[in-house]
Parts: sequence; C-alpha cells; structure tokens
Amino acid sequence: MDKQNRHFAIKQIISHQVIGSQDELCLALGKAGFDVTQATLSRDLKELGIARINAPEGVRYVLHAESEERRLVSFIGYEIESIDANESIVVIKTLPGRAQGVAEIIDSMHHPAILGTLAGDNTIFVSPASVNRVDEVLRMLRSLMSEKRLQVA
Amino acid sequence: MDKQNRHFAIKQIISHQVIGSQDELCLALGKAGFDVTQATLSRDLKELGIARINAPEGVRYVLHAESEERRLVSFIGYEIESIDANESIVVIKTLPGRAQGVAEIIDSMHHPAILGTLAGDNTIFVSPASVNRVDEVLRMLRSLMSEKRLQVA
DNA sequence: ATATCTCTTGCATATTTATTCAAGAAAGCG
DNA sequence: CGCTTTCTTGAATAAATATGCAAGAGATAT
Repeated sequence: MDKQNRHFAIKQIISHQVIGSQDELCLALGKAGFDVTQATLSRDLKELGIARINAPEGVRYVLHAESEERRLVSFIGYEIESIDANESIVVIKTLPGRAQGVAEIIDSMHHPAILGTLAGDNTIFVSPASVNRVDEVLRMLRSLMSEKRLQVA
Repeated sequence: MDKQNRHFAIKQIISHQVIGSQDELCLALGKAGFDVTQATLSRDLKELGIARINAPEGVRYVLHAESEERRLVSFIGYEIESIDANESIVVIKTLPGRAQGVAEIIDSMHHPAILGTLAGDNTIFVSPASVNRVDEVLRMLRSLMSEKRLQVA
C-alpha cells in the first residue's frame, strides 16, 4: 500500500511542474512508478487539500498554503484547554505560552465566519463575522479539538 | 455591462461565506442582484484567478494569494528594462531601486521552473530549476513585459 | 446611418472531476 | 485459523466545470 509515498510524490510533482489536470498528473505519476487511475487522484488531491487555480494562463494544481497549514490544525487540539463563548465572542484557553501559535494557525484557516483573533499568553479572543455566528465559530473550533487526524503526511 | 461590479461582488462573497460550487455562487450573486449563468461564473472565476480547494471538509473557492499577486504582474513590465540569459541563469535589469520589488513579485508566482531569485538594486538573478529550463524561464518572464492587462479589478 | 470590431453572455455540450458501488487487501479479534 | 472491520482502489457514472458557437450590445470608423 503505497498511498503515503504516492501522496508525497504528488506534492513533489505539482511543485516542480505545471500540472493542469488529473489525467496529466496520472501520467507524471506513472513515469514515477505509481500506477493509479483518475478516481484515485481525485481522492488524493482532496485528502491533500490541494488547490486548483484556473487563471487566464491556464489551469494549475498548487499546494495551497492554507491547505498546508491545515495539517497543523490536527495538532492544536493538544494545546487547547477550553473553548467557550458569550453572546459576542469566543474565548480559547491554551497551554501557557501557546496562544500566539494557536491563534496563528486559526488565522491561517481564513474561515469566513471569523473576523479576527487576538492572542495573549494563554488566551485567545476570536471575534466572529457577526454575533449571529458565534455558535458557528464555537462549533467549528471545538470540532478541531476532537480531530483525530494524526497522519503525518 | 456589469462585469466589473460582478467581479467585485464575487470576491466579496467568496471571502465572507463558504461557496462550494458555481451554482451556489450563482444563487448568492442572484440575491445580490446579479443574474448570470454558471457558464459566466466559470469565466469570471478564471479571469479572477480564483482557486478551488477540495479538502476533506468540503469544496471551497478562495482568493488565492498567488492569484491576487498575479494582478501586480501586469505592472512590473513598466519597471523592467531588460531580460537576458546565458546558459544557466536569467538576468533582469530594472529601474533603479526596483529590483527587490520586482523579484518579490516574481517569487510570489511560485513558478515551478524558477528555483529562486536574488535581487540587488537594479539587477535580479533568476535561477531556473534546471539549466535546461533557462529558455522556458526567459520566455515566461519576457511575456510578462508585454502583458497589456491593465484592468484594475 | 451602415459597416466593422470588440466584448459579453447564454445555451448546449465537451471536458474534467467527484462519487457510488463492489472487490480485494490488510489489520484486529475471538 | 476463520470472521469481521477498515482501507484502498478501479470501473462506471454522476456531478461540476469549461468552452464552441452564435447572438446582442456598444464602440469606432467610413
């Protein structure tokens, strides 16, 4: 089961050559000794959170920074102690000194329901895009804590 | 002809809510008073260079940093005086003091054929991913100079 | 005013990507 | 070891996105 290696190869390939379709990626992977179908690549790209940019100069798959950092999200659960909210703001308590780091990762998600974050030493204030979305943000952040995704792709 | 406004609305929408398909975007735009079809949105997203991320948590359109900066590319032609190459490196001459800025924009393209850039005051060294790709890089960079895309979206 | 060009768009459809279903491989367990 | 459960995958197909073509709307020129 070569999935792990294939995932690495995919990242390697799309960061070194212009890949404009899954069929094209399929070919490139074939040359590298990975024989899979388009269906598998569709799933791989999804798991890797790879972005597809369709610009005037053509289509291209890229390793999106947001997706890269998404991997970190799997780990921040261990640094978070609690997540609560009142009617207008979400407050996260972290391990000592880890608030800045956790806040940065949350920022990197660019989640539309989050207006911004402000971090102290072990506390983060997360302001929602609207007071009506406090719950949405709360639930989203709490779901991060329970993620078990420990794959270290 | 409302294209300009629609483009702005699209950016506004996708940065404030999770949009997972062009049909969905179509709906959101409809509510904002823009009635267009999926075909038009496909073209709009391409013109705006908007990225589509397909991750485990779902599909989502985002304003990709790379695409944003691509707009700047339209202007750097005015700051570039010449682009030449020998067998192994491309050398760009810019207006005085503009090398750093131009190099940064080139870097932001994350073009797979470019390994890296080094900028002085009015000179940039661009090292290709391989000596075999000097021509590719040269042609790509020269094409930037001639771009007429002056749309200030 | 008429002709010619360019730009934008929708419709129909081609192309590309995602998913359903079933099969096979590996892992855990009694 | 046999049984169940979980993963991974391909083939077929559904779903989503891109595009060829033609029509209409402005420009500009004659």
